[in-house]
Parts: sequence; C-alpha cells; structure tokens
Amino acid sequence: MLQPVINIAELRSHCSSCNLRELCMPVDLSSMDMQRINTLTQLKRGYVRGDYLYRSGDPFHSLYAIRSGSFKTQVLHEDGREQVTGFQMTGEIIGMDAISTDVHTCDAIAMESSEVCALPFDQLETISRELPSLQRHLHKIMSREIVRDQGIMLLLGSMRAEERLAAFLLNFSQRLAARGFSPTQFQLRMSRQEIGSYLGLKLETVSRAFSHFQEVGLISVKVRSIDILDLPRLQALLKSST
Amino acid sequence: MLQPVINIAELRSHCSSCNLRELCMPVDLSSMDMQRINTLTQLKRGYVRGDYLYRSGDPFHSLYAIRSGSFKTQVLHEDGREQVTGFQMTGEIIGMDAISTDVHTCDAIAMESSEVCALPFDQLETISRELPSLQRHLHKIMSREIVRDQGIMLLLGSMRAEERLAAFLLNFSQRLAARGFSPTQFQLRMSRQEIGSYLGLKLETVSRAFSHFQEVGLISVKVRSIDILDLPRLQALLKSST
DNA sequence: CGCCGGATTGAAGGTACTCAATCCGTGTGG
DNA sequence: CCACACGGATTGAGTACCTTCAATCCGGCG
Repeated sequence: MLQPVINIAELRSHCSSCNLRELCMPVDLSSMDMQRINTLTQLKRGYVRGDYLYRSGDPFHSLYAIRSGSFKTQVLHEDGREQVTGFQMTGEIIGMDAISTDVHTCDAIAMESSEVCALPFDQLETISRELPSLQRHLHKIMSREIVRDQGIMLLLGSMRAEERLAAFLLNFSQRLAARGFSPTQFQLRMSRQEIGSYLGLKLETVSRAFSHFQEVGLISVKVRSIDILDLPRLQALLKSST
Repeated sequence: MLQPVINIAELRSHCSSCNLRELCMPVDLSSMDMQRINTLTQLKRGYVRGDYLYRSGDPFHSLYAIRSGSFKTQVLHEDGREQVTGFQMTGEIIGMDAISTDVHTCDAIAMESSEVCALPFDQLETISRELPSLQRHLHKIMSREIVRDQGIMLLLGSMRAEERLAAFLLNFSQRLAARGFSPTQFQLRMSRQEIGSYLGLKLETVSRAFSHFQEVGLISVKVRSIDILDLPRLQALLKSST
C-alpha cells in the first residue's frame, strides 16, 4: 500500500496526469527543488470505489494529490444527512479542510480505483518557507478551493434545478477538457443520488432534469454516459435566468 | 483615509476587539515579531454602510482584518443574481478569495461604519517564511474559511428554511459570545433581503420564519433586534430533521 | 404630515419533494 | 443459457414548501 516517490522527468513531461499537477505545474522550480518535493511524497495505491481516503475526525497529517482515479468529499450532519461538497479528479489536491483544526472535517471516498500521493503538511510548510514560489502556489491552491466553494454556494443558493445540473455538467466538461479528454463525451463516476447531494436536489429531480435535457436535444444520456450535443445552449441556460 | 500602524500593547491587551485578532491571537510571537507584523498594516477608516472595501475584478494586494464594524461578501452572477457568501465581523479576515488569481472574485461591502487594517499579502508571505508559527496560522485561517464554506454548503444543500434561519442565528450568537457580547440579545446589521440571499431564501420567507419563531416562543424579534428566548430548543431544531 | 424603504402578512401558484411503481443493466445461481 | 434478484435509474401522481405577487404596516426623515 505504501510506496515512495515519483520520477521527476515524468513529473515534468506528463504533468497533465501526474500526481503533483496542481501543486507543481505552474511553479518555476529547479530540478533539485522538484526532487525535494518529490521525496516527501508517498504513493498510496489500491483504493477502490467506496474506500475512505480519510474520515471526518481523523487526525491530519497530509494533503493528498490524486494521482489517478477520483474521489468525492462529503460533510455529515448530526442527524445523518450528508452533503457532497465536491468531486475531485486526477491532479487535484484534497484535505485542506483539516489544516484549521488538525482534524479532518469531512470524508473523502474513492469513486473508482484510485491512487494518491500523500504530502505531509509540515514538511510542505518547511519546504515552502525556503521556496517562495511554492509558498505562493500553496496559497493559491487553498484560495482556489475557497473560490470554488463560493461558486457552489452561488449554485445552491440561487439556481433552479436545471441550472444546477447544467452548471455541474459544464464544470465537468471544462475540467475534463483541461486534462485532454473530450469535453462533450464522458462517463460520470457518481450515482444520481450523489449528484443530487452535491447539487442540493433529490435523485429523482436529477433524473428528471437529465431526461428533460435529453428531450430538448441538449445532451444524450445513457445512464452514466453523457454526450453534450449543444454546448452553447447549455451554457446559455446558465447565463439567463429565463 | 490611510493611516499607519497600531499600538502593540493594545494589540496584546485588547485582542478581542483588535484588528489582528484572527491573525495573531493564538500565535506565540515575540514583541519584535509583533512589531514587524504591525508595521506592515495600514489602518483604513471611514467606511460607512454600503461602501465597497473591494469589488469583484479589483487587483489583489492585501487581505483585510476588520478592526471595527462588519462587512458582507457577495458573488455576482452574469444575469445579475447575487449570493451573499458571508457576514464578517470585527477581528475576522477577508479577501482570501483573491489569492488564487490576484484578482478579487467577490465584493466586500460595509454593513455599518467600519475600519479595517490592510495586510499586504506579499509582505505577509515574506514574514511568514521566517516565522513558522505565523505561517501555520495563516494556513489555518485559510483552512477555516474552507471549513466555513463547507458548512454553508451543507446548510444550503440540505436544510429547510427554518433550519437555515436557526443555524444563522446560532452562528451569530456564538460569534458574538466569542467576542464578549451577549449571545442572546443582539442587533442584526443586515436586511431581510441580505439574510435571504445568504440563506438561499426569499426575504418574505425569512420574515415568515422570524415571525413563526416568535409565535412559538423561540425568540423575540423587533425588526432587527433579536432576543433568543430558548437557546436549547433553537439548537434542537438543527439536530433533528423532524 | 406625508413620503419612503424595509418588514410583515395574505393568497395563489410553481418547483421540487415524497411515495410508489416500473424499468433496466449487471451479476448470480439453477 | 436463461431466469431471477438486486441496485440504480426512470417515470408518474400527489403534496409540501417556498416563491410570487400584492396589500398593508411601521419607523425614520424631510
């Protein structure tokens, strides 16, 4: 389960799929610096759908860079309600919620077979004290998470069901495109229930919205296979409150 | 409008109302270190209700520690819809959304007469490279913002109107108590419309929920004056989905 | 005094939820 | 190989909750 280190050349040349995409890609670091960051990471493989990367209440040691696969994060309410707060894919970093209290405040669960790189946070801090560009980038990553959350708040607070689903699909499309995949044809890794939890809707509502999008020719849906047929019109759905 | 610096002794002895409460309070810093942080801050006074501290699109230079008064932050949608993402009070730090792109992604607007301390972010980074405890604390502040946002996502995604309002009131109560004010009697600084935007509800719904809480003896409301009469029962509202 | 904006209250309507039946794809066992 | 069971997805009907629209109230200010 625990294996060390990643090849530097791979890191550089295959950034779009590498474990440190989000952490290192936009930063101008020397090879030696890369090596340092590299040696602190620990590859963890073998996560399958449903496995927990961490649970709410677990002590905090590391951030995790997703090297392959994808995860969801969810927060739990006392009465058992749960809210999916995000779907993270390859190259993204999770676990930043835990920095504030040294305890994880949400669950991270694998959506499919996945691998992650653990980044011990105190070592990350130590190195970033010596590398201003890494320091700044770490701050940017955390800030990006804040901005992302604000976008979801906007979605949950002021959009109707179909607008939420359109926003969800477009967000996915965009992130896949950034990774070199098709922005119009993709497989969803999550159930209607999970999408619903993320969007603040019931699974039936999500299903109906999918069906309706298909009826009007916006997308083609076959359960978890999505084909966006009319991207501009889907985008237009978001910009006009009708 | 621009005035430098804050008295150190005041910083130490009046932490609960000082400008750097959130930044410095839990950190163990020497007087000299405090002085350094101190000298980089710039006091800005004279904000009145409705004044913008920054706008979406403004270039990013500084975080802001609220020294007195309070602000709201809101994100805007293309079609004009707006979502209030938070109400910040004395001692809290805002502006972290802008780190990710060096541009502010939301508006910050004064809710009442207010003063802030600008904390130039690049200088903050410089100092925090030399002071690990400050560095860690800066990270904790950003992480806390992430956790806060996740809590709001839970609220917006899975709570009913009255539960949302109860959560809002209890959150206020708690933050006021932490500042030495009464946790049961306080003045709201925001309109029903603003509360509604924050909670993902229409102003009429907020008003009705207030009225209903009053009818059943949970609180006493006189427009913006709130008196929580039955704190335990208000808390219970949140823990059971009924 | 009368206006103004914010707050309250009422009635009607719509969106999303609940409950329930059915469908469909996958995997299992006869 | 097919029948069946299972979980997830779809679809329908009825309902609840919140919104919308509109009237009224209230406090502050010119």
